[in-house]
Amino acid sequence: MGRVSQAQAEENRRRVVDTASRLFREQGTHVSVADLMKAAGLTHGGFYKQFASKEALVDEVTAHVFDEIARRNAAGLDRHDGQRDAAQRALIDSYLSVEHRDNAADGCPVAALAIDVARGPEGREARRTYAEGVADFAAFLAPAEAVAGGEGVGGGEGGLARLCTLVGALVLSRATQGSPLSEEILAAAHAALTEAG
Amino acid sequence: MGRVSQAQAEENRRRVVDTASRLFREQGTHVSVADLMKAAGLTHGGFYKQFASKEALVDEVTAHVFDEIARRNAAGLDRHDGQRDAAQRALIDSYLSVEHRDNAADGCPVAALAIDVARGPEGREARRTYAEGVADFAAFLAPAEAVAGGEGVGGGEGGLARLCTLVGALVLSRATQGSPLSEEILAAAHAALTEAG
DNA sequence: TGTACATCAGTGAACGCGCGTTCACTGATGTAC
DNA sequence: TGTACATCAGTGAACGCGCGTTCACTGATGTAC
Repeated sequence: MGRVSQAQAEENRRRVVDTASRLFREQGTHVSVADLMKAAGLTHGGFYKQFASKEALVDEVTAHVFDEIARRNAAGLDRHDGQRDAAQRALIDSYLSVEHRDNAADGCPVAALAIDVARGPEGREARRTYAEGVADFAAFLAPAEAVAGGEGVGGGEGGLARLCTLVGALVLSRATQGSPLSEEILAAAHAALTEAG
Repeated sequence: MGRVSQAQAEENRRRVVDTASRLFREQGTHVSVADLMKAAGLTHGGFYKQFASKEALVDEVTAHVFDEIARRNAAGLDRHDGQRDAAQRALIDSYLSVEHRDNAADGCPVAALAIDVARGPEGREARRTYAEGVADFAAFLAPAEAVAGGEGVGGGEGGLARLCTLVGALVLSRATQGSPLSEEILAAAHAALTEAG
């Protein structure tokens, strides 16, 4: 194929990162370099012209995907004119939807990458990125009282507890897919999070 | 080593299943046959004298580990003289403890195996076993009102929502281990589950 | 602006390694007499 | 109860395969004049 323009090379690199960010969420970070590059429309040999190692890619993709979710949450707040309750309610509705369950590739990285991150070594950069993402997400979910009261890290207990319910429901509904339980789990978590607020 | 007595062979088989039930929860079902057999004090070649394939072992271990948790929950109920509230409270306390977070090998299979099950194919036997285990666990967690009211599958909405919070908290606290967030997550979920009941 | 050449993104074969699985072999166990 | 032999749980080398990574090669791009 010969050399490619700098602009083309940058675009190819971006496409690899985007593809990885989808595949890692869908299938886990154990997706092979060869499969990843093929999905991005390239051959596996070129990977190391762009990335130092697969581990480096995992770290970069983790950061990339958490940036994306932070932007999405901020956009959600804007769309509801900065009204926390409405933005939170919209998030909960879409988070606990069958569409989200069935589209891990586009979905929440907190749920999709939890196990891969937990099984990686503790010093890993992806771990720090992940923990920050969890704190940001919990802050976004914090109940109005807690925000007014000025609670500490991660939106205080309320935000963290809500996050646990959301993530637990998504993970369990995916693991029970094919059983009626899967939809019941989503409905139960939705009711719990919207009834008492 | 030569042939081994039938009793010894049965004990060896049991030890492989027990070892796998710990290693799979700790590291996932991708633990290699060689590592597993070594951990059980045997060599890898003998594996296929006892199991048809690694997939068959995963299915058997999944069933084994869910049997164990069901027995443990039943024993918990007995220990509290059949008093649901006390037994549930004891379970929540231990489920959301740092010890449980740090000992996945002995811990809840619903949390530990969720991703491995979700990534396996839908027809898999381990999936059905898993879904049954989730329903049983949710039934055990069902709030007293729901039990009195005679709600349906899996202890109704209350039990399922509580299960989501427990599992989400454990998974997230493991993924954020090393950050102060990890303990805050356990505390937040504990508060949410014991305050409102 | 046009030519000559060095650069380097991407290719595809190859590397060592660990995976699940197979197999010839061992020798104590279990059985038949 | 004692002997002769078939069985088969466990061993360890080997299989094909896919992994992450390396490398000689290609040829259009970017640069120097």
